[in-house]
Amino acid sequence: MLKMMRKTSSSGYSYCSSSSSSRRGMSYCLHSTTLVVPVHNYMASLHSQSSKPIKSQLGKLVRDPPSKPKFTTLEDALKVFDEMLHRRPLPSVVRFNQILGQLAKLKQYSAVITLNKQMVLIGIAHSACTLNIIINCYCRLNQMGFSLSVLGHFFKLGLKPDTRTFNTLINGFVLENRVAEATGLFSKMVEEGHCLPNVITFSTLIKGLCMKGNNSAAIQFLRKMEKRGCEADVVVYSTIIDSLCKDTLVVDALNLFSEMINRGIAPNVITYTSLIDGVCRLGQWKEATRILDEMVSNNIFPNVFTFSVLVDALCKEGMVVEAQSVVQMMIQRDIEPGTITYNSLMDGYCLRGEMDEARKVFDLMVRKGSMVDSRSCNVLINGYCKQKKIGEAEKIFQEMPRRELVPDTITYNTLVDSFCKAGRIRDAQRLFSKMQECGQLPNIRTYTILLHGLCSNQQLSTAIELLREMEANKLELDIVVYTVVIEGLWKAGNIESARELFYGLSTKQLQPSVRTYTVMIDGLCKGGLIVEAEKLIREMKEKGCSPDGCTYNIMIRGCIDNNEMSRAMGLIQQMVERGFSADASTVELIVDSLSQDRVDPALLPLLKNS
DNA sequence: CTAGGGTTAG
Repeated sequence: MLKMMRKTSSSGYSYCSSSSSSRRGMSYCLHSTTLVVPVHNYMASLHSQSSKPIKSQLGKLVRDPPSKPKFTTLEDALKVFDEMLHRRPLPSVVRFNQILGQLAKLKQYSAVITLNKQMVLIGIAHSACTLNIIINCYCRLNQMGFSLSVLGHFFKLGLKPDTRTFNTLINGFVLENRVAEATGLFSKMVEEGHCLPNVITFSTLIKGLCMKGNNSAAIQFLRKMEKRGCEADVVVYSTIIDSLCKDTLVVDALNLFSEMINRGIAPNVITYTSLIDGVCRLGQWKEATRILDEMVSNNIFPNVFTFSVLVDALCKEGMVVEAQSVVQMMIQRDIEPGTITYNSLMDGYCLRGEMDEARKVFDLMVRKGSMVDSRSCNVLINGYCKQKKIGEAEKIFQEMPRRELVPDTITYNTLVDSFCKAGRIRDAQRLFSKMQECGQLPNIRTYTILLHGLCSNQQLSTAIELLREMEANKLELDIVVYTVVIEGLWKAGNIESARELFYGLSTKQLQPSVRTYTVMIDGLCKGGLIVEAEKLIREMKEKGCSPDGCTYNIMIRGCIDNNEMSRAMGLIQQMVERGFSADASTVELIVDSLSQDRVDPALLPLLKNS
């Protein structure tokens, strides 16, 4: 990335290092001639946007009655609404729809619902548009039940649901990750409904499939819509491109990108931002620069999202100084860093353990006024916890209500984990209860954390009790949960129960992970059960679950400890062949064995690369 | 007047 920042390319946009590099690192500027042009273009395009064509403004003045509602806050909207209710004759439903629509855009969904109820009381007849807005609000409030019941009102009122109605409902299911129901509604719409799906229908479904990680199904839908004569657009392509990038399938993403360009669909800043995110995830900074250059030469300019992606990528690489410079650059270009930008920056400092710097960012957000959100707190809490400064973390946690922020599952999980790691099981349990009292449902990770805490604090029986409780409550337990408990059982020397739980996994339809096998192998080796451990290595390979470096190291150490030197040598060879290497404690053990003439010195070269 | 895509944390 440094290279990327320093690059003085001839193709339009690039970062350059300032000659006056400060102590904390280089500050970047945009003063090379190659940069000036795009930046000016950029500013110019901003201006032309804000000073909207005069013609259309005139047109609006003529077309729109003077009473057209305009507001930016809930209070204003309520005032206008109230005034309208008292006007006689009552304004048309369209006027009311405008208010509801604008409020929905301001994300005041519950307010929309409330106002709608007043409309019903006054006797204003709904239009299909009103109902569509209401459906959308219920969807956004995760109240699909109500959304669907509004669908019934259409028929009662003699109205027909339209494509927008279905699209909104489909989107509602997608937002709740209920993709099967979304596709079900789609089929219903196509098979028995009278409204045709349009590009938005498809893109909504494609988004749902992408959310499920089903990229191939998403691409199939892309092909399907084309066959139906429904042309894909930039949104459809961007959705899939983004999903591929998230799965680091950047090559596929770039292919799809070429495809859309060949079809004359112009990418926009979102498409480019997704691609930049994708290549940054792979650490391909040069490619990131290339894409940045390309977008700018196409007159598409990075926005707050694009910059935030860069800030985040740099932070994840530990290059906080460079990230800070990108933030500086944003400010220079009048792109205000947002909460997300600062949260990424804060996390960058936390990752490096620079908590004072992280705290400065937090305080800066506070000073700027209500920029801090619950995620900011989570990031900082996590940072403090990782530095074992639980007291500081707790302070941030306790201050959350004062900032009108609600701790979420992540907040609690972070703190519970931290308490467990500090051996403060009671505190962890207390917080676990508190989160439930506060209406935050523990998720599977919360339980995993607690189980792990109990196991590593000699409270195995409580852990088992909790596990049984979870099973009884029909929680969807995953392999991670069982692996944690199996590990606890081994540590407590409860060999039989560990075996029993492990061999019983298949009846629970759970596949052991590499980690599960490794935990088992570790336990078996420590119990001197080398043969059984080796059997497990074979089994995992057969099941397509390849042992990793950790598995080999543990098995090799087990063999040496149990004086199974030829087995150990075979495994060392195998491990190296598979591209893993001995870790420090394995090397130590091997060197010891060599000095005692217990192993073949021919092995020594194999360890060199570790 | 109503519907779809991009950035952050455990």
